Amino acid sequence: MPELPEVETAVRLLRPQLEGRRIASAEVFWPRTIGGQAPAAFAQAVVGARVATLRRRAKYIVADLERGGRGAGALLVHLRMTGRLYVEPARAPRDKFVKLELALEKGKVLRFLDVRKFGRFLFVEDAASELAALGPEPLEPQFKAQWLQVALGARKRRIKPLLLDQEFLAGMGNIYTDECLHQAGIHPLARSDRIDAARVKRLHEAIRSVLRAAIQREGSSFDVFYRTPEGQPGSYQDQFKVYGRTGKPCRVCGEPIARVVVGQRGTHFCRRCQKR
DNA sequence: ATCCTATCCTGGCTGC
DNA sequence: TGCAGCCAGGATAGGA
Repeated sequence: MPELPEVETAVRLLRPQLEGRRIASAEVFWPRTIGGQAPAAFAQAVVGARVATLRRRAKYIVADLERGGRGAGALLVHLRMTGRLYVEPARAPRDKFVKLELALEKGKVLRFLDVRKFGRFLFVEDAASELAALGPEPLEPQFKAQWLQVALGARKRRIKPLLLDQEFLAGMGNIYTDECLHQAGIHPLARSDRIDAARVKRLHEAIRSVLRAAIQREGSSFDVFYRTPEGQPGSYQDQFKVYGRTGKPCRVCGEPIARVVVGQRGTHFCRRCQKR
């Protein structure tokens, strides 16, 4: 599902197609796609605005808007489970799962396709305050092993749900959390304040290297859903060590990969490489 | 403070 | 071949 690498890939591919473009009109086909206000009010807020910058924060795609060169709020898009965002000619046939579209200039249209309808569009006056509660970005320089050590020690939660908590650390999802814990040799049920310093350091390195490698491969596509905005599947799923490999041999030690449920999430790990 | 459950959704899969 | 029932999962709300 779209996690940090998939959202980052989407932003990179969409940026040249959206920055500088004006939103000519908005059509909402599934009203609940709009969060926080009625579709008509949303349309009024974004139509006529220009996309100044397109960026990512956690798993949000953020389009900072402007009118007449001045800031005019922001459009936040969360893809959730099955959301896909792409630009195509307005005359291209509209997929039946398209929930919303924004007409751009030059006959192009930004379409939001979302089979399971969990994705959300949000117009906000102040993006910074809306996103203020999110944890640090793992690929920014401010995310340091020392910070992680202190932050883990300050909590007493099981490590996997903690890493999934967007207010603790931004952008991690079910797949990359399993992969990172495996690479770091940490059991998903380990209590955050009882992980030794060496493993915390490995976890910090794993988070950065796994996310970077996944971005390099344009994310993961393990079912029919995730595609880049250009319609291409990512290829990081070929690198999975544990996710979706239940019963298959660990690529490190050969032990069959175990699957348990932690915090309502399917969790994959190696009982030999990741001792409690 | 932390954990657990339900909710939102539907295509795809399993089992009969 | 058909169909009922289950599953996946990001975020959030409410209760324990």
